[in-house]
Amino acid sequence: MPEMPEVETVRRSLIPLVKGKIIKKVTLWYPNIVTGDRDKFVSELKGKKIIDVDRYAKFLLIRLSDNLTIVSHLRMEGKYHLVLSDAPKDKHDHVEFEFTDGTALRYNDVRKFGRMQLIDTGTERQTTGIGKLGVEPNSAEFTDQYFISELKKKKKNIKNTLLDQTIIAGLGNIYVDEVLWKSKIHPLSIANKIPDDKISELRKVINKEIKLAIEKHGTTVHTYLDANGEAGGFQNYLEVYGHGGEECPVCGNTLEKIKVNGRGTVFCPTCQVIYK
DNA sequence: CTAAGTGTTGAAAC
DNA sequence: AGTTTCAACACTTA
Repeated sequence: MPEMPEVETVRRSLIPLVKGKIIKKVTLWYPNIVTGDRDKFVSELKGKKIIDVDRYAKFLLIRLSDNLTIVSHLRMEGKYHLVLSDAPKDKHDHVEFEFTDGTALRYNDVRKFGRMQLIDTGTERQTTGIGKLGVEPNSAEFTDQYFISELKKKKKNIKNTLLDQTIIAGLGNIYVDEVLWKSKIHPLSIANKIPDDKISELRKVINKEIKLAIEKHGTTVHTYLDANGEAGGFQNYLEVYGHGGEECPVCGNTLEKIKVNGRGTVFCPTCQVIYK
């Protein structure tokens, strides 16, 4: 997936493609993508107009007329693309929103991990996933004070802690490896053993990284594309993710690749200090 | 053939 | 009871 910068890029690319369009028909080729009442999803959306597309963390919020919202999470490989409604179905197209103007928005997902759900606008907090989310990077709530007090409660490693969406919402595996390397913090450091000034530094690095990644339209490492089918540009700025076994850009020693809670993790054993 | 892959979740294990 | 870990989801590519 798309992490937060990629989802934001999808949101921005989606708006000009779908805003103002009216849904004529919804087709669920692979119904499991939709959670909740699937018959209602199909019947309620008919005739609704797309007002806007919002985002919270990695969730897209497609705003519709009559106070409805489609909550959509792309998980690992979900994508949207606009086609003419008579275009042949791709093997991995799973949901289609056909519009009255002859175009159709299709949700494509090779791994079928993505999920979408129809809710009443304003009830996002009661939705699985969104309900427990923490603060977003670059938001006014993401302060040193908040970050320090949250990390003090955690006895697990910092890598896993940063991936925990209930603390910071939006970071994923790529950006976590990058920000830990830039902050010179070893991924296996215990969260509550990291000094306050280091946490403060990490917070600044996270904000800067996310901001730059959004500017560069996200990272394409596997198959990620925005709604126009365009790749991101931030992969050219990645310093450690995907560079295991290569030289550390700072010290020249070999970057190591290990597994941390099941996730591939690249770090520099020389630059990154372990706090435990 | 095997392993790994941008994420989340619910259940199991502490 | 709160916290942490881990398998599962489904499929492709190296």
